[in-house]
Amino acid sequence: MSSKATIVDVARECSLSQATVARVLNGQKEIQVKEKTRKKVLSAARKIGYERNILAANFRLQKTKSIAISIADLTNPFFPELIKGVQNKIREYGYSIVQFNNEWNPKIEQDNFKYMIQSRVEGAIISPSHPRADLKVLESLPIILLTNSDKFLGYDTIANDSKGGMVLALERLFEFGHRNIALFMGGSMMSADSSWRLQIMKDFCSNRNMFFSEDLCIKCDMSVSSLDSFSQARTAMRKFLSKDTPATAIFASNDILALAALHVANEKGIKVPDELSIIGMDGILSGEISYPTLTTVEKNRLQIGSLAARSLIEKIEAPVEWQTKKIILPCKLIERGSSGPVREKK
Amino acid sequence: MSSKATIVDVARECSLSQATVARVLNGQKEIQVKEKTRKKVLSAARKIGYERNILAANFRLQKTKSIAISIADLTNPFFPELIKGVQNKIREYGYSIVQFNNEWNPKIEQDNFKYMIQSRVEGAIISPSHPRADLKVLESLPIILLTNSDKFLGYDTIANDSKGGMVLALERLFEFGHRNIALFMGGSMMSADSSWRLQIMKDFCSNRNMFFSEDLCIKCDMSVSSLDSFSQARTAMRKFLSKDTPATAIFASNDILALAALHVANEKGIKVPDELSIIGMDGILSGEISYPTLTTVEKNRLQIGSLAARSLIEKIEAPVEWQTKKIILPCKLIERGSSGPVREKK
DNA sequence: CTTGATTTTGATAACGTTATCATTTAATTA
DNA sequence: TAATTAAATGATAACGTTATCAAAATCAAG
Repeated sequence: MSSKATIVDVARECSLSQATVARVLNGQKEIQVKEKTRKKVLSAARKIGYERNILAANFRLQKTKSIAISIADLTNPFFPELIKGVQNKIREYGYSIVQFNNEWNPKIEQDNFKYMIQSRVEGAIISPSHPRADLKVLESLPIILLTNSDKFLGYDTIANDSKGGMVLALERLFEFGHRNIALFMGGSMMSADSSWRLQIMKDFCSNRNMFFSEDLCIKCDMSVSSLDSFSQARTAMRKFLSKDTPATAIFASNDILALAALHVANEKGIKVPDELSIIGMDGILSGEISYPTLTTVEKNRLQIGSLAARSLIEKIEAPVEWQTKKIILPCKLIERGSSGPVREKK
Repeated sequence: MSSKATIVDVARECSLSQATVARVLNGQKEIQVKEKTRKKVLSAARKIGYERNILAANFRLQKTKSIAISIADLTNPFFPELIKGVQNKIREYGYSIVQFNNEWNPKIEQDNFKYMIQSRVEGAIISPSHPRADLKVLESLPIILLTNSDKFLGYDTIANDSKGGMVLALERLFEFGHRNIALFMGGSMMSADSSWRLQIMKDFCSNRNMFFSEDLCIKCDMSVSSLDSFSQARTAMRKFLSKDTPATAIFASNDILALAALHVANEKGIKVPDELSIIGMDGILSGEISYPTLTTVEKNRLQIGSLAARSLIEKIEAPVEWQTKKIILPCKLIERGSSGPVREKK
């Protein structure tokens, strides 16, 4: 009964046409309404408790004033901050967010894409589940991709410079005197993603006459839940250590892996950073809390989210002659307790 | 053009009335349609690329097949898993989720509530920003509250038994021989929430002739971001330790606080658990990664989310004679590396 | 005052779906 | 086979908003 009052009721109440009432209550600008009638309408609306029926408006306009955000897994510490960045920015423009998870599953991702279209979101911010994610369904929708993969030609993308960030970490380890650096990577869905990491590692090593082999490469599946990933990563790390590696440092492609390595090191009595340096990537909260604290290549997720949101809104509201933009933000090396000079050989 | 084909077009295409077409394409059960016509409609629909206009359907039905979930802060590690639990369950029923954050701000929370009503969600799962959160606006909406506060009479609630969980931790510490246990609480918005913790602590101590005073109480504001909270908690912890406390153990009302305490202990060279036992509450990922790992009173957020979702759907779909339910799930003490027997006095 | 330009208001037609009822067709029984 | 009942389909009216155009009111200038 409270939400039953309609524009027609208001019109009857104040003896004006529903057109004028509509203009006052839901009209975009303050165009073409006399101040006197405006007040009349407003008070009548308040009196009978009119509330705009968004469903009717959405239907009429075939719009929802909302955007979609597609991520892999909300419990992955990487994503909540990202979403928050988007939310903060999007609020300024009066849009709301519909959030989709795909659990790294391309099938679910596709279903989500279809549902986005059906539910008439006006745009989408998408973190592709993998580098070959199929975006055909979304061709008519303004989208911003959160990736630095070069597979997405012609799409607007925003991402941190992971490659540069990785080099930043490797260089620092090199400075510290490390000459046997292991690479810890999360695989499965991200497999295509892993190849460039390996390439960078190889390039980096060959440029500096450093040794690198597949033996210095730790791989583990990234699971749907961070907790499972952490557990799997620890297993991989234990296996790696059991082989009596020459590695004095580990670069991990994300903080979960790095923290797993750190955890196993602590467990085995390996002193970090004295005996083993570890650098992660992302800058999640757990890395600030671990012992020792984790040196990491930080990605500013709040900023990424915020920028993505702004770009998307701009694209939505000025879609004519839109220039495809590829924004790459630098990573920042945050040196904490898990990295240091290579130990002297006794 | 792809999304332009309507039910009328399909009807024309297959020379049937739009009523029958509607029955085939969007009708609830498989009632009252002949197999032959069904196929005819389906193939015609496929041929001209019909896609249901959800906006029109929502408008017609004045429903959205979606529920709202209201939380404080997505970057607080407590919430993502909760949401995931809800999502997993809700998917089974074909509902989707609209998520709202209030940053612990009752004003924003109220705005969110209003927006929920306007956007015609069919129900809501709400984690109240504080124990006196105003739910009047939502009176016509089926809701489930995620709280164990006794302030919410007549509402359906689901929560872990925080009180019982706290006692679980205190009892374990008592068993370990601790007689001076400090209480680490997050304040500000949650202030009213803190009072029962203090009360339980006092009761527990007086029942066992243990010493307790306000000096054994560490308070700190919980900020909007976990990272800030962590930082503020460390400051509070440092201040606490500077006063040369008799405490041999700390119970923290959440893991962020506990991990902050742990961090400061490590920083000051205080050995955990030998010199100081720490038990937290929640069971967040960081607690599995910290060194030493954090003993904690776990709340099963996935389960809470899942149960809340199921209850809500039941309430939505069978609203007649609904019995108010208050579900309290036991907490589980997970003993890890940060708790142990009180050290012998030298 | 009258005319013309301009602002403000009113009448009405969509938008695409679902729901209600009437109508036709098929199935069942006498 | 006719009469009765059940099943399947058709015609049409909403739902509440926004947009379009026409009508009325106001204003400016001659």
